Amino acid sequence: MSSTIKVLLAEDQSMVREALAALLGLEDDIEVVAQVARGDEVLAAARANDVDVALLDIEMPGCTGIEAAAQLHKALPAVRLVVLTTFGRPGYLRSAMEAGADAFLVKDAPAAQLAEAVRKVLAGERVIDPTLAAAALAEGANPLTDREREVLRAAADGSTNAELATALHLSQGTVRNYLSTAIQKLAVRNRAEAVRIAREKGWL
Amino acid sequence: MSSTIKVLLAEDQSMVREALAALLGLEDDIEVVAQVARGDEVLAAARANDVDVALLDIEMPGCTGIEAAAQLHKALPAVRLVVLTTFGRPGYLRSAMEAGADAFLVKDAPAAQLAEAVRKVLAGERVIDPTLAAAALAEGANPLTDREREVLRAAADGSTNAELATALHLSQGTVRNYLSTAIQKLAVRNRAEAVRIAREKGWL
DNA sequence: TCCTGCTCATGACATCTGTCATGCGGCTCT
DNA sequence: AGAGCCGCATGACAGATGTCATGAGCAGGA
Repeated sequence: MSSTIKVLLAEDQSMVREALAALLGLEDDIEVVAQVARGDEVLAAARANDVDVALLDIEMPGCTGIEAAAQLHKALPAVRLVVLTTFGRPGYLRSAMEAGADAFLVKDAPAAQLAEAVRKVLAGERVIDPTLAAAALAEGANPLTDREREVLRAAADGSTNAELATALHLSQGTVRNYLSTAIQKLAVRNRAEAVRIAREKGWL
Repeated sequence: MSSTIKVLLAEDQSMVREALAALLGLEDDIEVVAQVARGDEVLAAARANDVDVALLDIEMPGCTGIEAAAQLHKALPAVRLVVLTTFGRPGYLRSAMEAGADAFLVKDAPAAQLAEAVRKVLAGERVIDPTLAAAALAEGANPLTDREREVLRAAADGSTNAELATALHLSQGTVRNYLSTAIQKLAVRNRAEAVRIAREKGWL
């Protein structure tokens, strides 16, 4: 009999994290050897525990699960990466794959898929929801430039042009130009809608 | 020895729901007898299963856990209600309590509190995070009128005044007036900030 | 080298938003 | 009955926002 699969679990909500650990604990061949609540603690915990698979939530303080995945992929390429998220945003899937993820799961998939994904990635397989993959491909890449994205992200909390200008060290006119082009690229009417759909697509 | 505590679990994300079920399943005295993924399925499931405690997530399709709590409280007052949420918004706590909840838990509390809360509410106790309770009291009640809230909610997706006016069967001027008073009550600069703040406080 | 795209800027313009004063009718509480 | 709040409306005004034309400097690719 082979030894158990060692899993690192990264998820900021304690209750969910421990519940997932309980779920995985029911499997004979899987052992959760480390749990962290922040993205920026993932790498150290992985190093300290010699893990086989890292299970990473995207929405975390410190840094996102996607950033953590990129770090892990670079520093410990042998560790398999399963990215887990609440939101099945195509842009997230794309970023996760670019960061070296082996599997991408949404939290409203059946729980059984979790343990299954852990086993599959260890066997060298990739696990991706086909619907989501199709959506990610159909939608194309993020059309926004770095600056446009930055300005849009900064505008998301309702800041005015003047505040954005000082915060980003730009002129007010430039801020308006960036927002205007972003609005046109996203085919919407105003910044609020632009923020909303950029978020939905995972482009923010 | 007394019989086990029968729990209904309502949470839309399958993976989280089943993980929580696994967690509760580890307790000898607790049994998850029903699981639902929608708010509007809660009442029927509770009726069908003679449950002792209902564990309700707030963010659910169909209807919110708070609305489901209100229905349960009215139809089956013997069922104890534990409201569970991702967001520790004071306004949520307030609404949950008004709906008859016995406990209010946030998902980033330790997992052990879940089973503990189930036992406590069955014993007639109330379980509320003191910090959150203080925040809810300090913040005061929702200052927005029904109409203001409705307009603000409709404005949240970036709709323009004209769209809001037709959608709500109001004149554009009236829409602007409601948004203006909401903006002033929330002490912010524009509708986007108003939406953000109202959301954070759980007033939307 | 030329072309293209990104960043940053300005000015002018039309439209949208937010504010304010004011008014009316309805409801509730005292 | 009167006071006070709410819902709804209008008109006028200032300021914010979105669009467009235009141009500079700087990179990278053909």
